[in-house]
Amino acid sequence: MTVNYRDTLNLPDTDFSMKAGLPRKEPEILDLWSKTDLYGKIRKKYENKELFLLHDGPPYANGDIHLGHSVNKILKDITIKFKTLQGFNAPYVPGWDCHGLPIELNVEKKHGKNSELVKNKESFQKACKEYAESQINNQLNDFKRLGVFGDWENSYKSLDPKFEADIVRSLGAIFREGHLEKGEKPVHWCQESGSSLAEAEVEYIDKTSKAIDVSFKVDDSSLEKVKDLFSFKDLDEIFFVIWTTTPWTIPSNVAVCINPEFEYSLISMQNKFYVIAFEMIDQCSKRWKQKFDVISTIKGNKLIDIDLIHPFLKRKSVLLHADHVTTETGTGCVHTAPAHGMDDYLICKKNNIETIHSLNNKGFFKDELDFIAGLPAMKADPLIVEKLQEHNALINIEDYHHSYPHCWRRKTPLIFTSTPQWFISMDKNNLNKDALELIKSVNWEPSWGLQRIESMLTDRPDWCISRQRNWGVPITLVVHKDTGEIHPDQDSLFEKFARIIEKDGISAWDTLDLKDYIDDHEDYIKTSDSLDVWFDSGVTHFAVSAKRFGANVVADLYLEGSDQHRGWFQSSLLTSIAMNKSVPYKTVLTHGFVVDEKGRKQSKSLGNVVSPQKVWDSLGADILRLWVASTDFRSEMVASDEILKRTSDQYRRIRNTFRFILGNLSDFSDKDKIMFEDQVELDKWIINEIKTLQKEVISLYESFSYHKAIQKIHNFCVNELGGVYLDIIKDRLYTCKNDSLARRSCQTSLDCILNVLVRLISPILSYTAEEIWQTSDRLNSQQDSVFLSNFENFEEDSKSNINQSEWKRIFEIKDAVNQTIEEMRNENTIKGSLDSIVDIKATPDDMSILKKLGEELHFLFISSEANLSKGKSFKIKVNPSNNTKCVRCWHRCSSVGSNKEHPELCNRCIDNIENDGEQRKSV
RNA sequence: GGGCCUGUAGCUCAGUUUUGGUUAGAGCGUUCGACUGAUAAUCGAGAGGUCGGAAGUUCGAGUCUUCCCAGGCCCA
Repeated sequence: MTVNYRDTLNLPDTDFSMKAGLPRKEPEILDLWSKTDLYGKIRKKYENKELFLLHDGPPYANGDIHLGHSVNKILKDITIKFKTLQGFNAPYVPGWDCHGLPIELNVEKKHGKNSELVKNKESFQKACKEYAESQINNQLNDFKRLGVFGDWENSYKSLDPKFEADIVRSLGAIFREGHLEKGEKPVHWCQESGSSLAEAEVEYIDKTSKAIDVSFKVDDSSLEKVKDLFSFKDLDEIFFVIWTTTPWTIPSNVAVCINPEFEYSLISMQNKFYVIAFEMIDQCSKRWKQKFDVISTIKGNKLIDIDLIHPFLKRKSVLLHADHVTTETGTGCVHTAPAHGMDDYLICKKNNIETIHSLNNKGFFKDELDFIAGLPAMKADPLIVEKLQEHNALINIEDYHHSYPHCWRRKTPLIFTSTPQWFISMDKNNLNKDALELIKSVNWEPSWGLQRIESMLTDRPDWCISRQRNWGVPITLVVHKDTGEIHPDQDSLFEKFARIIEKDGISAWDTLDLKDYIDDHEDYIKTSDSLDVWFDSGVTHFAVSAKRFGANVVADLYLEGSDQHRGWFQSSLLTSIAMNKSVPYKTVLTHGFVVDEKGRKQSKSLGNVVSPQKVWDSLGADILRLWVASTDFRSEMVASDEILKRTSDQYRRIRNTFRFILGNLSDFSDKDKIMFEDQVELDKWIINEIKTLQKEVISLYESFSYHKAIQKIHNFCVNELGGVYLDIIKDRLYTCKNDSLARRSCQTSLDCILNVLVRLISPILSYTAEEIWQTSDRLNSQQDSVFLSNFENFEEDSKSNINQSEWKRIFEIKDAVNQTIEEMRNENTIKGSLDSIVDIKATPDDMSILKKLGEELHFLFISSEANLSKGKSFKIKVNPSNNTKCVRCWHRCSSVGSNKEHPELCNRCIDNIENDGEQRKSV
């Protein structure tokens, strides 16, 4: 019977379990962080250090968080934690965007679109606020669950009265700098309720309209030119024909659009001459039930500088070129009334053509047109048709069935009509020009971000900041009731209104009385529009960053999805430049969107949505964090069950590496540390390797290459540690005397590895890093948390007898030996590597390197013996050992059986359990 | 339809710019083997790629050019 020598070994011992159980453990760690106010402690520790400001882009306060939110928050958290570890004061103030239509719609849905609560503006605003706050609370808990550190108790919310007041102040500053401008824009208008509607409140329902074909005569001033172009002289009049389903918009016509890319034909019909698109000839012929001759055809781009005449008003109608003209239906010539169509509005604005308003601000025809004066828009249709007939301008009329916008409340048809709006002008005070210049000073990551925002800025229209909504910050302008002119004291009024709103919230704007602010209050009214919500979040650089971190602060980093080039990156940029002529950020980093394994976007209808809640409940938030970190976020990020499975595999390897290290440091403390110069050569090698690793990984974190950082860490665990170092040192760890230099030397290295690695993984695997930290007294005696520590600061390398490039060659030889051992195994000559004797014939160069390992060479190969001899070429031979296996160290050794006390042990083991213990220098 | 971006082993990523140059790398998974003192772990070895497709430039293309396909973001 063998003596139980197992008890004489130093086997690993740790509470750090192999099975992670993250879904159970993470909430406990979360609790620890919260109870110990870790975030507060971090802030205190770094309060006087250099600021690194990552300014949070606010998510919208509606709905559960999805994977995209998780990606964004985790990337921010990794960045913040890394910067903190580097020694920066890197606070994180999370925020929420709280006003706007989606919240209004949800509240309306909840309480009923026509309920008293919804109809009353004040109670509606109150309900919206409560709804938003409940959503924030919900999202906040989920964000925390991701392991994101931040000032959750003092987050910013655009519904805070203080924030709302700062929005007003921002608008005031932009007004002062001369960027504000009054304009107009067509919107959906419900005549019955007398209000405008957002696209989301519009329902498309089938409707029958009157579709008419109307002729517009070419003005005498242009007639000769048109005749020339079509090479046909024998006529007195030419007409362009338009087709429309809204006859009532004809009085507002100011132009006819054609597509410069299309061919246009001059046709004759009943001795009159008309121009329509060549492609539409068949369709028109059928619709009009007429046959006509095509005289000639020319390209649209030749028809320049031509005036037409309105069919029944004494007004010119200009022929314009526009891309939006299609050949789906109609004539290829499009009736254009900028007051009643978005395309119309834009093309007229581009060509500096004035808008004609035939309707008053309630949607009724003005008195100017006596035959329809006072009629609501659509009621005028038959009268206008009649008028066109009188003027011989009506070519055809028919019923037309189509899907038409209706009011979602009343189910009545809507009209599209121009209403006054406020704009931030792009060129009135050079805002666009300044923006295009200043974006060059920002570091865009990836670099194509610059090009992207540049092209978006280049062709962007003025920013319409007016919304005819109830849940939003009011545009606190006081305008003359007749002229619409802004009050002369407006500049100072902004601050007065801001103070009221700061005190009583946005509802105060509706209740305040102008007589308390201005003397000539009888001639002035308050604007009823609210601000575009993009303005709210756009001014967080002022309402949050400047207020909390100083007036001149410029955020170091904005980090959002690539859609924000049009959204928040731009709204922040424009407001910042409009207010201060400076950019709000130094670096803008973007990430892609989450897609499924086939590269398609995640959507409910496709059923390919990965829920973050499910992931942290089943696998753990650290797995989610690891997935985020190991994916290249600059392009689309693929999430699927398989990928998360692979991510868990990767996690387990890292976790088990720590488990091994922790287990083998259970009896190690500071007094056992070995000075570098006294360490075993192999242990020096790994220290140099871990130093290099730290340097490289930090540099990867610094360039936001988190996937490369974690890959490097993982590969280090697999290759340098698992495949080489840990495997080799097991012999010393387990079999050497527990406080011998041979063992303490590698424990010193393990201790160093532990300290470096736990810090390197902590920005990504935050929960696990904390669990490791709390498990190890070696670690938690330094600081209360890994997040209160800093990266290890290494001093200059001391000299080693074997340098890193020599080690590289040594491990190449080890690889070759492994292959040879593998061949022996396949031949069934040996089973394990400890059954073997390795004979190496080495070239002089290799000889000089391998000699440095001396008698300890076989420990490198984990073989029982290794012999070195000179050879012409490099050659490896592996033979089975005939010696008896030592039951303690498992090496086959001729000394086994020579000792009477311990007949089953080799001399080395006897030395280690009975005497001073063996000496090791190299391996 | 337009602007920008992505496409390399089953999966996640290197390699593409500065410099076009031997058989395109790593890790995971998979297969086979070992160990049973990291054990639902660990160690060793193997298989696996017409680099999205086509054409072109070149002595030579994953890398440069053009077109096409699939997908993403933002617009229309």
